[in-house]
Amino acid sequence: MARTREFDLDAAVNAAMDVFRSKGYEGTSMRDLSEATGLGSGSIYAAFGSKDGLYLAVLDLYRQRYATPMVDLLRSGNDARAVIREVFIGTVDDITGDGRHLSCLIVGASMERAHQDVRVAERLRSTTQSLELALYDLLAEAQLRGQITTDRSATDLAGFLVTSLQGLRVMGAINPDRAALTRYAEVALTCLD
Amino acid sequence: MARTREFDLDAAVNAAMDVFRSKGYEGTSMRDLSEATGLGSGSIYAAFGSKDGLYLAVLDLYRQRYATPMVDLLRSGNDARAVIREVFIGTVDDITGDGRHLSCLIVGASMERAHQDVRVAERLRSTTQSLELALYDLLAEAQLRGQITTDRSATDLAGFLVTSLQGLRVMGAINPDRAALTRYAEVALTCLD
DNA sequence: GCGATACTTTGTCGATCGTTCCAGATAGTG
DNA sequence: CACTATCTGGAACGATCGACAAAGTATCGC
Repeated sequence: MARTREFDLDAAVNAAMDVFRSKGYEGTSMRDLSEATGLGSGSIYAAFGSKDGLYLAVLDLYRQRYATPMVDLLRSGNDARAVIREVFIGTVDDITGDGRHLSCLIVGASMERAHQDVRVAERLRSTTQSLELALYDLLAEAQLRGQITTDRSATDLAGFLVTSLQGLRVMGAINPDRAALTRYAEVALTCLD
Repeated sequence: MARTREFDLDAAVNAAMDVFRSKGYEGTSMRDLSEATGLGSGSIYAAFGSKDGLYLAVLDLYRQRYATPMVDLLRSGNDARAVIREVFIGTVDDITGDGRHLSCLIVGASMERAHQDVRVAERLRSTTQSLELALYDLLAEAQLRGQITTDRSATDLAGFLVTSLQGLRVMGAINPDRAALTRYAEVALTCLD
């Protein structure tokens, strides 16, 4: 063995995430990433291989940070309507939370990177799919219990809800009006009636 | 007077639009734009001033090309539900239309440019606002006629519908499944019931 | 304490970035 | 037909890009 790594990998990925979220992939330079992480470019390349490698690591952390808790919440066994409302409110909070204009990495990656990098596209599909699946399971059971409409299949409802969440991200980037976004979310939830 | 401009300005902006839609703003180089438009960089700078200038021209053309017809359709005086469904179907068609992976310039600009360039942000707000307004007028009258629900205000319904359209764009970029997107759109329309 | 190992830093690479400038080409004016 | 004003394409600018190699430094087993 020999010298151990001095910096915290997760902390570096975290710092890089903020930069990518505010500047996008192409808009972020290695210099930006060096400054944000406090690492020399050599260390970054040793740890992640390339700018793409770091971006993928950031994307994975983002998924773990935001998508996984959301899925866990949906699978917590609580009331379907309440849980889904909580997810929507949480998303609106996240959008309008700080004034740092950190856009959603998922939506940003969808627009900027999905068509350029198949590994990004895979991760995006996997993320939305796991979210849709968690919603599906929750909605299907709620339908059996007669708690929500059966006019539409649980599959369609789940896909629609994810679509609405993505839409809120976009609208929030254009006009981060918390009250308005909350009302739009409420309308979306009426589709369960 | 002297020599007249030889190339078609609109055609150049059109060609540039395809590049920006597939590569994003930062991902597009002046070299890309030169090749796509067939113009030397000197001509581009003479006509548009800068890369930003060309991007703004592209954004304006995109608004004129897609947003304006949509507003016109909404104001055509036809049945509200039918017209709105037509807008949604048209959007899904646009997303899944060709295999060239041309993402929505509005959504792309929202993610990549809105926070960097206030002129872009202004245009985005103006575009969504005019769309929301057209929807509002249509919905408010439909409410008076008892054609759609009055449980939610026309304002909220209009904002929600625009949100859904943006969401469809994002979902389409991740997974351009026409049938699925159509079903999600149908669910969104049930909010009018 | 020593050698071996692996991480960090620094400087630099060729390529490419957005932009500018210039020489040549072209069309209108007298 | 010459003159001139404007447009055109491409060369060239400094700056910055992502990537890398080499040198320096700190930690481990022994």
